[in-house]
Amino acid sequence: MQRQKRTTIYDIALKLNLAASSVSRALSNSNKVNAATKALVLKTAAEMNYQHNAMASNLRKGNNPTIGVVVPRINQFFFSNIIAGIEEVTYKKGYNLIICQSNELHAREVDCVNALVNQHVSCIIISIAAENGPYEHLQQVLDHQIRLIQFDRVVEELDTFKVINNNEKASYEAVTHLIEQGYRRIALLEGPQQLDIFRQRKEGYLAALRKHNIPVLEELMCENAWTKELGAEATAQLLGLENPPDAIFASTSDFSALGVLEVATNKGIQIPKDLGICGYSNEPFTELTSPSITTIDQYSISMGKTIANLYFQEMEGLEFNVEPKIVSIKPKVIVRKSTQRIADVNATT
Amino acid sequence: MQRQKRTTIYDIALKLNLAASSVSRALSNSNKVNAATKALVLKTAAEMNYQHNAMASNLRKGNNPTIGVVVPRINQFFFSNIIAGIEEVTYKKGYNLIICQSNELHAREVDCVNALVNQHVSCIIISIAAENGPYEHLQQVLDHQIRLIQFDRVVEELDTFKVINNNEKASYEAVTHLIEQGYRRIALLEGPQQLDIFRQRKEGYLAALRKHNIPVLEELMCENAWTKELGAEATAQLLGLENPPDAIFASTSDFSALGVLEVATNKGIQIPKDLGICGYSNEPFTELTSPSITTIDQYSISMGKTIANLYFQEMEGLEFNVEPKIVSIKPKVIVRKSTQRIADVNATT
DNA sequence: TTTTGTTTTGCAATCGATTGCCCTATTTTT
DNA sequence: AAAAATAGGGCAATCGATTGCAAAACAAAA
Repeated sequence: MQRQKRTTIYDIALKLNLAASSVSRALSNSNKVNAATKALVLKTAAEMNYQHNAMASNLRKGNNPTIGVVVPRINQFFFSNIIAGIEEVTYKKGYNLIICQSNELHAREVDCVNALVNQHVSCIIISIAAENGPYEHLQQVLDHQIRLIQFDRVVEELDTFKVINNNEKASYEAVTHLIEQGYRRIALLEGPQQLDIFRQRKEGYLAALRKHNIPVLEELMCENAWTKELGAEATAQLLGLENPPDAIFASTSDFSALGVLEVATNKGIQIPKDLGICGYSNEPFTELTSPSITTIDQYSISMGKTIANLYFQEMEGLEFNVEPKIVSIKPKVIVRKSTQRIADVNATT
Repeated sequence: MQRQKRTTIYDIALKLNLAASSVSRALSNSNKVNAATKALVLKTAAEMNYQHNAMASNLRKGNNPTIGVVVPRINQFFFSNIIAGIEEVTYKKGYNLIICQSNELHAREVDCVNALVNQHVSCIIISIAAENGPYEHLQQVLDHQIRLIQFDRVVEELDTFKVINNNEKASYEAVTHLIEQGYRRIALLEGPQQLDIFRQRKEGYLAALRKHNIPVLEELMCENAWTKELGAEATAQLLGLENPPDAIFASTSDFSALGVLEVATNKGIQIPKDLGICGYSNEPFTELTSPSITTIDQYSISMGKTIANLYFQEMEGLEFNVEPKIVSIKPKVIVRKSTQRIADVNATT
């Protein structure tokens, strides 16, 4: 197969003895061309295997109907659901989606964002990496007239559209649930505190304890226990305390809750009788463990749709200086066996 | 904030009293500009908040360092892992990644592919939708000088690069394992037979039975049982047979195996004693169920990397007429509790 | 038939970066 | 010192589609 050039509108114009402009108009279904001509152009274009060149078109029109998404990890259930939700909306609007992953690294996040800015995408949707760093790259996005929507993990100081979970409230409700089930020494597994979502979850935890007059104990709060392994380590430590906790709230993730479950099970501890466990995210596996794990659902797919709709409804084609909206979604506590020691007819299994 | 225009190389040229071409060369680090000039341009560009315009550049250069990926579902573990693997490689090469999902619909797949062709991407990586349909759209890709790599679910007749799992072999080994564990009436849950991967898995199943002189029984093969619900239905039916199976190989997915597990457990059937269960894909949850489910790992992340490397090593910049390679990856049977009724020291738990 | 109005089509500039070719200094070689 | 080579930089065309404006063709109105 020879390296033949692609058919352009000029080729079509030449063949039909027309001007390229007319071909362009015919193809874009403008009402400034004769119906017969239009039909002829369309037919010829098909015959000549013509394909519209989006690069040229976007360049000329000065806009690129593409949305860039930057997430820490593409293959994390929460994020891949978010992406799926976004895609569903953008597809209908004829937008493309460019996906990048930061791998939780700040430098890489900066790279990704810059690449997207170079592409002149219309909007960048981002959930920031765990690794700390300045956020000039995000300010740059705005300076370049590109829309920016932050979700889940956001830089609060930056005045942009945001779609977040009400982490504090969800956390508060989860801990309240634990208290209602009679747990009193509730430990907290924390995530990296530079991320606001983890600070908020801690706030909710503290608020719930205070509300119920339960003392806050430093020894029951473990920093940086956000993977399965770290969760397991922290659990081993907690359970070794002179006065161990009777419940563990793995506010970081279900994976860390899984670590808790494994260590506790291995130690022969009865769950939920002697130890309550609550995770965060409603990963699919949480309903399959034994016992199933109480967790918090973040409505990730619908959150993705919300994010995309935010762009199309509030930003696309509109003025740049509108007041950024902040959409807060209230996650839901999914009660399962790992925290149910009081019979409850309303509970989910 | 006003709708100010973006800085271009002409703006920089004007300011520095240079020609645009020199600015371009300076920015692309050409050795045809003086080092001092180069430094000056770089400095000024930064000051003026200049950002390279990829659309213009790609148009002129006639290539777009972007790879398009089309998968049935972004948020399926296997696919999101594939994407993560691909991304890891493309990121290093400075390529962008455009992601689309077909949602298993043929029409939508065609749309996605066309959008990618319009974007003049360098390569399209695709795993086709379950819904049947002609594959002219894929032929088109080739006609437009765009590289095409099919993976996992491929159109065999189409002569392209392919990265596939050796489904037949994996299936054969899984069934052989079941036979070795003493199961004799092994049922098969099949996926849509228009997809070659499911045909191959059936072949492997049949081959293993034949090899061990076990009769192939029509009543033990259930078509189209590839979701959790369909798997559950099929299981209910199978277990209601006068002569029910003593093992079920859910060749379609772990989800369908999960359906099997639930129905069997509810009926009080002992697993693995009275019924062996084997899934396919090694979804994370398979090691968490009770009992844990024997399944087949497809090395999805590394498969993603393999796919991307195939492009960079065998296709990028090279002639278009090289003989397409077919890379076959041998999946691995992960033996877990759901099929272990004979003590085996080597087994994974 | 002339004038006015409406379609339809063509011309040429434009989007922003790249690159082949040419020109002028400057350096190196003989 | 003259000739040759090299470095540094500018001009202008180019990628392919779009679009404002002008021209031509045709239809309708006077």
